[in-house]
Amino acid sequence: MRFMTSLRFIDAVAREKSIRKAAEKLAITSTALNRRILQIEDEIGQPLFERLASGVRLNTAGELFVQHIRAQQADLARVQSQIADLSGIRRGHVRVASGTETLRHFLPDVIARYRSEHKAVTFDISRQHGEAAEAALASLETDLALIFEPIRRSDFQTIATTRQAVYCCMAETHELASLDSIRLHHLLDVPVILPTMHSGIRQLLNVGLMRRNMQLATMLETDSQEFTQNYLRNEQVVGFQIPIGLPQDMAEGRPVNGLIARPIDSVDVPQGTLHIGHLRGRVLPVAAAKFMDLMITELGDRFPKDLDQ
Amino acid sequence: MRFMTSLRFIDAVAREKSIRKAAEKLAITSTALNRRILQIEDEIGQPLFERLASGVRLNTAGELFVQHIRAQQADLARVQSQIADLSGIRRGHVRVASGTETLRHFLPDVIARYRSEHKAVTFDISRQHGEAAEAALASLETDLALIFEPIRRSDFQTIATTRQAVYCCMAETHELASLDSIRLHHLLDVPVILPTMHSGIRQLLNVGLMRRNMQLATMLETDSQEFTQNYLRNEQVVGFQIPIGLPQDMAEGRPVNGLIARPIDSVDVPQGTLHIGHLRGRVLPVAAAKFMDLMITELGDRFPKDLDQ
DNA sequence: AATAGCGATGCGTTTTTTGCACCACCTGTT
DNA sequence: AACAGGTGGTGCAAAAAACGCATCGCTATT
Repeated sequence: MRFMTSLRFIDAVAREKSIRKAAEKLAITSTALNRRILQIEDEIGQPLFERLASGVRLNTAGELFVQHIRAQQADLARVQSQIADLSGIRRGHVRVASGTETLRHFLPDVIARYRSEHKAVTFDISRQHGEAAEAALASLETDLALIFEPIRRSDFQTIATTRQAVYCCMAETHELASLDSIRLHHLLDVPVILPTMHSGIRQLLNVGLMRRNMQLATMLETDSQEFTQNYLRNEQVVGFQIPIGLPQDMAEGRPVNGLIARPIDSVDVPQGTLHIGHLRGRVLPVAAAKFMDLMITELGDRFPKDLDQ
Repeated sequence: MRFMTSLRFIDAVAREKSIRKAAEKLAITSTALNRRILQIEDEIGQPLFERLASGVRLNTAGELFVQHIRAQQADLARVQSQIADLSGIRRGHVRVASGTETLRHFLPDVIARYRSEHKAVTFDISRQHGEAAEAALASLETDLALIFEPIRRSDFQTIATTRQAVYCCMAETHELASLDSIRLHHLLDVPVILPTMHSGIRQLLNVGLMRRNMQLATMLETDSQEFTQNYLRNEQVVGFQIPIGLPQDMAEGRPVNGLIARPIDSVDVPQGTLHIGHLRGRVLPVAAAKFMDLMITELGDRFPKDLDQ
């Protein structure tokens, strides 16, 4: 899109906070880029950047203008996607921000299913915890977000939710594996791997622990679900996960690859809510809107009684 | 704004439905314009116009794209206005659509008051009846609308309203001038000048007439309030107006330049509502938002007890 | 059949954009 | 205090893009 060039360039400079660095990324010389910016500033009638010794920084006017540019880019993407949809070929680009829970099984499955019908749609999956995902939506860096507890901003528009209990994961040889449902007191003195504070799972656990004034024997804290799942095979420790992050068999109580999952009694730890949504007031590109529909369908298939639309 | 050129051109062609005509208006050759359009269509990957023997016409994709262009232009105007506001100088352009009622006294007064403080703000006043004004808002051709009864579209967002009774205007020598309040039966066989069907005043009158199964002795129908007011001096006929369209003295029952106004009893003809508002969901340019504030203040001054915010 | 109006295209000219070399300036290090 | 390495800004010539003229092919009207 030729007519977007200058605007894209300004956006790039704002991100890089340096004309020369941005020029390198954009594969042009810094002088050409510099002059484009001077020209736009001239047309606006006011500078958009403060010039510092170490580079440039947006001033207030620049902040406003860059915000406009991003909104404009997002709307253009929507229109393009809608136009492409007219000709039958659905093309486009969908950007999803999500916590780690859905990255293992849910998103790969849904995307594969979507791509099997629409090869011309590409994806951008960024792993981000709730607060960052909401910020990414607001700055139009992403189209959709999947957030597991809690929603903080009022400009997040939830489209669908599903209730998810917290499960304990462990080797099937673990002493707690024989229980159907786990109470918090079972976990006393059992070594556990906890997700970091950013995680919704951790926050739900905290609620339960605070209520009972308990502490867990935390052997390790990590934001990697993958590490956790793999480590459980090596030592008799307990990790935590929600059903959407587990293979279907494990979520239903059967062992998979030597691991097994057991729900924590909701008397001890409340169930959490997984939210699917987007920025309030935004009209999504067709591809993103349809992908969201598919995610919701898939959620309904996996958790028929816990889906809310 | 250089980066808007191609988009502005497309908008112009869409309006003119002809490349050559648009080129003339834009003061370039048709070939340059033609090539810009071909280039954009090439970048979009699909034609935006249908080529007819008599010119061009937007296809579906074009409709979508032009809508995007207009939204983009409106948002750019807002950002520019906001940026200008940062530097203390309020500059900008305010576009108002309104029926004839407010064009005589209200809008001229308010604009003069506004311009006395902000000389850098320019105005565009388009006289349009309610339905057309709403359409102009929706297509982003205007920023604000003043509509006297009724509001038809759900995307019109009312910001303030004021109740207005319908008044009869006549020469002070007219036989009805001695009454304080006029009943519909007084108007039987009195020659009247009616506003056209588009007018809210006419529609309110119709409500009263239908209810009583009456007809007026319509000597003339016009959409020009100016003509009506001037004609009343020449013949013993009655015209209709709402207070906001009258000089303050006349609205308060005193004669002005040989003319006098008397309210119709609200038992016969219901009061109407004058709405000030904009397109739902739009963020207005600073200049327009502040102008709207001033209009509302002014309304409050003129009709203290009938203003609703 | 002739005509008038439309959008599209080839080509030479004009305008705009780009890249190179270099300047002035600031910052942190030697 | 001198210096090296970074920043944005500018003069000038080359490259690229946009433009205008002449002209084509097509269609609807006369």
